[in-house]
Amino acid sequence: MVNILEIDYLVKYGRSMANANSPSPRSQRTRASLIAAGLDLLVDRPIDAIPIDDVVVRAGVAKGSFFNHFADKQDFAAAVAAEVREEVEGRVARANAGVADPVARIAGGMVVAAAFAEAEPRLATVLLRSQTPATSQSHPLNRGLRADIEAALELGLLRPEARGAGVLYWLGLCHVLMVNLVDTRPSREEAAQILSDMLALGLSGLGVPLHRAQDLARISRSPASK
Amino acid sequence: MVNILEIDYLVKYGRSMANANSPSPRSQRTRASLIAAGLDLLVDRPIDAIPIDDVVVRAGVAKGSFFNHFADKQDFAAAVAAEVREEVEGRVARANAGVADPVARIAGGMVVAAAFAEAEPRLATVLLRSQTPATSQSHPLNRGLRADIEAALELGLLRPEARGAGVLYWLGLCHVLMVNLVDTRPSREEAAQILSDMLALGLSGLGVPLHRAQDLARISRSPASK
DNA sequence: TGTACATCAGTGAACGCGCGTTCACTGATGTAC
DNA sequence: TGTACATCAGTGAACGCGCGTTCACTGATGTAC
Repeated sequence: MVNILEIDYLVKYGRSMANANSPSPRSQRTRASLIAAGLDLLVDRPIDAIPIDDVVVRAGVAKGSFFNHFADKQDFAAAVAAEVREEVEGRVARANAGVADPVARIAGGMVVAAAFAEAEPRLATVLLRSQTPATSQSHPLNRGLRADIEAALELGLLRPEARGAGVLYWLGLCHVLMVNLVDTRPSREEAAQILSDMLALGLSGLGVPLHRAQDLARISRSPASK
Repeated sequence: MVNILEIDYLVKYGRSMANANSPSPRSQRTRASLIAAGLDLLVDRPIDAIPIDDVVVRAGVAKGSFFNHFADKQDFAAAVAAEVREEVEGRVARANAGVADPVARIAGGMVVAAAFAEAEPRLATVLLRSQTPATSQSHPLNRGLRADIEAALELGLLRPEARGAGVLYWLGLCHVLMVNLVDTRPSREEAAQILSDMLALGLSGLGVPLHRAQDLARISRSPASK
């Protein structure tokens, strides 16, 4: 990857081209402040109802800085949403890191989604508000879901209809579950009950045998036992 | 309902009080034009991105008339969304008019939602864009759903977990199905296949026996047979 | 280590216009006698 | 049926300010020698 030109550049300027292109710490700090302010403000209002003045005041930077980092307000909103999406993706990946069974991985995605909605309702609100359609490829739960469903189908663990509609079905359930948890803010026990019921219904619909679905639903209620 | 005062009023002015309060035909026409313009424009942009000028030009009325009918832009957007919601509610009610079996009624709601998304993708887009949360009581499919699910539970037709999460589960599936149909605009055959698969997965999840779920899914593909 | 220079990001005042909202007036519709 | 009056909705010009965007300048950081 390091070619003659870059070596030359390294010698001359003491920085790799990658570093030369990467933002300075100061720049990173300003950007982070703006994103953090956006996360706060987007909880209560859609982006169009938020003046840039509010963002920069809360971020503690000058108005002009905003346009050093984002082309316009929409660009900014997209960056904030991407931030949350990446956070959720990371949590899903971590939760499923050592899990091989595709059905357990599918269930794990919903468990993480529910836990995120419960632990970070403000961030979850921003994610759900971001107009990224639930059905889209860029949905944070979608990344591995398609592969997991196909793997489970190969193993004969799901009913055949899941081949056509399984991904949509599961994303829809995770999405509506998050919306419900964020909107109603139930107690820890109530939330666990809703998740458990939703897992039982959802997995049964995919064709997972009742006892297995109920097992996974039960396990979801005591994450420590995982 | 007609009291002395109103009779007096009728004699005197030749109009019932209800009529006196109801808007004139001219007023209704103007309002309808504005709503129709809103339906057109809200397909492509959220309300905040639509200038009132655009609305009144398309409606062919003066700008001032807008504020004769709506308090502000948000009020207008709500009225437009309500319009679509009522349309969908009407279709669901009509489709389920003669159907007594609660499971068939539940399935019917999804069939209507899918048909609406397919036949009126523009209106469906407005409905799905309206920030009314899918989980809310005011969801057009929600009206009778809760009652149907409870009835089915009483008859022992659904698994017990549906008592806690059944409404949420079904609304989520209908919602994501509509989003998918509107976004991807599949062919008539593909749409029928997705609906059929989703019905099979969804009903199985509720605890409907496989053969019954597949029956209802099959029937959904030839509405004429209803 | 020190000095001069180059680059990059931050700053906030200023601009200007898009757009929501108001209002005095007009014309249409309805009512009284 | 005709005339005078009252009410109601429509009209569009005018207002004004909120807010996105620009830009000349400053200070900080990095590089060369």
